[in-house]
Amino acid sequence: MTESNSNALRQERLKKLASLQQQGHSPYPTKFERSHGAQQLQTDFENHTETEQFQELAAVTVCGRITALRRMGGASFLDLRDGSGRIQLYAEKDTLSEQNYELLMEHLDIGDFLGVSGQLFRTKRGELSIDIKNFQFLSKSLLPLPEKWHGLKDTEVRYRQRYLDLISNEETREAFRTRSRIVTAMRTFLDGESFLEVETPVLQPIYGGAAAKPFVTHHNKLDTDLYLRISDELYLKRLIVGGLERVYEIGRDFRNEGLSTKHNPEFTMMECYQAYADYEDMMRLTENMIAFIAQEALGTMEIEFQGHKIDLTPPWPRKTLRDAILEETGIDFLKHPTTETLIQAIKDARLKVTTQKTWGKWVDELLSVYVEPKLISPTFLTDYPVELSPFAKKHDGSDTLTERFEVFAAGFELGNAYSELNDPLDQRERFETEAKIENQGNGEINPLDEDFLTALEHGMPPTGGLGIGIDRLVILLTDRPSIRDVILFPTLRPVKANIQNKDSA
RNA sequence: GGGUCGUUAGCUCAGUGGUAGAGCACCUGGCUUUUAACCAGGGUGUCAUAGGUUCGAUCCCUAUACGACCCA
Repeated sequence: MTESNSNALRQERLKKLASLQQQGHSPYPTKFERSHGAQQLQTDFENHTETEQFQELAAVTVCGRITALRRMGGASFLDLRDGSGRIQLYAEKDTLSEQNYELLMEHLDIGDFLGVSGQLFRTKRGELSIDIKNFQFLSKSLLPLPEKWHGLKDTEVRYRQRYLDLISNEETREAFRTRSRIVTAMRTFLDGESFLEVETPVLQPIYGGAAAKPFVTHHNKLDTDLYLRISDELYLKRLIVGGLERVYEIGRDFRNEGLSTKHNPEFTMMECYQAYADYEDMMRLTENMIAFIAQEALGTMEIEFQGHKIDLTPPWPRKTLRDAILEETGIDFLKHPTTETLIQAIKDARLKVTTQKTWGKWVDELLSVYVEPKLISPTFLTDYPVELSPFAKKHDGSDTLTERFEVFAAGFELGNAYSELNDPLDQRERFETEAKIENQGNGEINPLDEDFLTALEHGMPPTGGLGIGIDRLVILLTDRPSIRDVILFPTLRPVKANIQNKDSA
């Protein structure tokens, strides 16, 4: 059996580890107290440029991962990175003593965690540095880091071993910091609008609230199958029934479908529901919220997405779905109320489409192929067909259209909202209609949820509801091409064989 | 599910039907203000996996695995 190179590199480090221990140094101590973060030092001493300015300062103590090492005989420079930033360390025989200098240099590898204390100074080239007086190994690394200049590019390794991506690529670190700021800003906004944050079940006896296939799991003691939720909708509405007038939830939904640059089987959704509001109110809420988030998380409402300049300043344009499809395809779906005439119109217009099974799916196809990709600037499309909107209230006097909108930006759907259907009898009919369509071989429907209907029968006030896909919002605001770039550990096919086998003799 | 592309050293990548290359990393030596440090020396590899064609395959063919992108 050939000893692999990675194993050879590892053996080299294991030797250093053993040698450290032999000399009475623990390579994995429990705790370390620091006086400063790296970025704090850079900021606090920005204006200290003269050597004398540092002389009265006490020693500073920092800790972090060593990311670069420049050895020059009796003195060496080290880059130390912590969670906040980078600081240069200077190790010198004269300060450390020859013995300690050798101890450090003989055992240190790039990737190790180190705690140091020493005197701040500026080098000839003007870089703030710490002249090390004392040091302690905080964690010895056994495997080498990716290359320092090109970083880690292999997409598969970046996703499977995200920690390496985070260590290597600043853009990755920044994208996830921005994601966190986005979610925080969203909470700040909703809290400011008096919404109550709640948590509802992920494990549900009946799934619903969206058109999607669920994941199924099993509870042993109850001996019953449960579904991972595909949306939060039906539980949040129960809370509206219960008198919580404004609620929201930010949580994971699960849809048992394909993966793409815009789809991950588990994804994060924000849903909010507001009593006595309608979909017009939710439109205003949406544009104000996302503009606020952009301002908080990015400091601007003017963003760039894959080369397109996008202005998020409200108000955003509104357009009916009918007009949008009419403009792009010349087809007025309201004039073709049956599947047959709609298909004929699509044929006459010689549109490139994929065959669909129902009238609503055909409308949806026209939307996704001809309209959606063109909606780069944020746009509300309103008034969707009933068939596509089983939980939305019908327009007054219309049997065809609902008070619903979807909001689009960057060529994809960001969110979805309705004036919520609160007529329990109508809701029951919608479930039953869906079941009939399912019998025609549709595929994804909301199974009838008797418990939810009971809640509606107790009375739900007029309510506006909104769902925003957080991952997609982050895609938009961080200018990333793929949802995998904004989910720390995106779903990948599991590896069957071991990637590495490190336990060979 | 279909198509295209990719998989070579720890990382980033070249390359060829005749026993494998660079830079970084690593190892040895030198160097007390460097910062992609530098100088001298060292290549550390199941060329994704399994078959096939061939005197000979990392390269050509087939299948498989994983990934990326496009289509469904």
